[in-house]
Amino acid sequence: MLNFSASEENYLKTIYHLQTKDDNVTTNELAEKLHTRPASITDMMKKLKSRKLVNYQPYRGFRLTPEGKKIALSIIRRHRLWEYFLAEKLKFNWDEVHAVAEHLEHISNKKLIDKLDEYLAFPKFDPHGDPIPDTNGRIETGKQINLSDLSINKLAKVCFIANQSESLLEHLNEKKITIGATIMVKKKYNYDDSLEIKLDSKLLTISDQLAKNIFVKY
Amino acid sequence: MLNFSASEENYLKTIYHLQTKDDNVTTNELAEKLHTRPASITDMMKKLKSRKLVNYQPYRGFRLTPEGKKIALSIIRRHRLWEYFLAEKLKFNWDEVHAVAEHLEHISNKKLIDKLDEYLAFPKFDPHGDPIPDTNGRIETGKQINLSDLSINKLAKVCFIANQSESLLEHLNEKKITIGATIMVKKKYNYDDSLEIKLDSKLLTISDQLAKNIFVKY
DNA sequence: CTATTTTTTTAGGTTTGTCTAAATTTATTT
DNA sequence: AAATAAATTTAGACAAACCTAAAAAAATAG
Repeated sequence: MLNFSASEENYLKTIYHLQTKDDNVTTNELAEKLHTRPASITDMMKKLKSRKLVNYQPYRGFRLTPEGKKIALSIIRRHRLWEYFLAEKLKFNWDEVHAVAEHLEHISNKKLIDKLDEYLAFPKFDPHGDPIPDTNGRIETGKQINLSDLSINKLAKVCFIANQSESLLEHLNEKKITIGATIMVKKKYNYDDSLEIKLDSKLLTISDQLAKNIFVKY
Repeated sequence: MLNFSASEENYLKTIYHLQTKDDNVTTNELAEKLHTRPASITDMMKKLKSRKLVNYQPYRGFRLTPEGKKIALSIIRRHRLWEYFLAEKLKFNWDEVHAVAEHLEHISNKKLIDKLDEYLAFPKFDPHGDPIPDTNGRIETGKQINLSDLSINKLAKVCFIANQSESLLEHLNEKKITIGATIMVKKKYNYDDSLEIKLDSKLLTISDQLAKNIFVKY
């Protein structure tokens, strides 16, 4: 795989985050995200087009080609693995990891990243709950969200537990809430934000404090 | 502390490695090390001089100012800590770590490096036996060398054991060879490269195989 | 459907870090 | 000490990635 500048990588990564199924990304949109000027975006789009990483038609916006998407996913993989490392191993706070990972993500050494992945025991989600693409760029679809943000009657699966303190894990154990369990919010109580949830066909009530530590994917 | 480009950092680091007590570094010398042209060196020296990081007189070579040395040491600290991490945690071979650390060293986030240092339990030497500067840029003088390379009758101190296998550690224990022990080579036998050493006033003979795993500093 | 506003592109300039080729300074020979 | 050789610097150019200001295209409004 060829090598890309940090700048090119930031463009690719940001286009990936901005593009949706049907809409192209616009020049102004990307300029704002990258804290740069529209003219710079046009310059770079010409370059990325010539490298066949974006489909770009003047005045018509742009989106990643399959090749561009592959590269974007590898950058996102690096970013999220480093975030996980910083939080899990170096004990950074979850809100500090992003800024540091912005730099680490541009070191493109496949062996480094795959060994890091292995060392971290192949984590599936970063500290923000975003899924980590695997070596082949495969990524879990659907963002991981907090259980307290899950809409009523939507089927979801427990995929991550934040702040893994002794007491929290013990509590989850008592309630039989485990990673991979199927879960559904049946009712939200406004008074104390507690939730009535259905867990493997059993109904139970959990506090907002507990819900805030449980992340799900649908 | 200000921020420097990867390029400036490479110049500073390389000057540090090239400069000796009495001799200035020359333009051609540095150009060769950096795989660049002499004209580029002159350009950069003007810039580093204006930032008060090197003392430079046209045609007379250059050396680091105290400030330049401080920065060089912080880059070397980052480099060696990452090397240690790669070898110790990610299980890279010792001959692979340098190339990867060349990239990692340019991420200048003090908190990152200090937390990494802590995570690694404040290692004193990198996988090549080179000393790692501490947060304040203090560095052990005298390079760590292999016991089998120590000249006869030179007083040295055991500072590192390579390949810490069960059987090796056990063997060292029997011979009472520990980190910090004072050691001196009294005789080298050409036949099998075994060594007669003086260890805390006791004389003993050790095999070349064992000596190769012991590193000392003088 | 023409006029105005917004978006995007073009044209030309800047900085960083590199280069080549020519000029200059220093070192070495004889 | 003059001639030659080697090292270094200067001058001018280039690519990357950004910028501003002006021009052009597309979208929106009356």
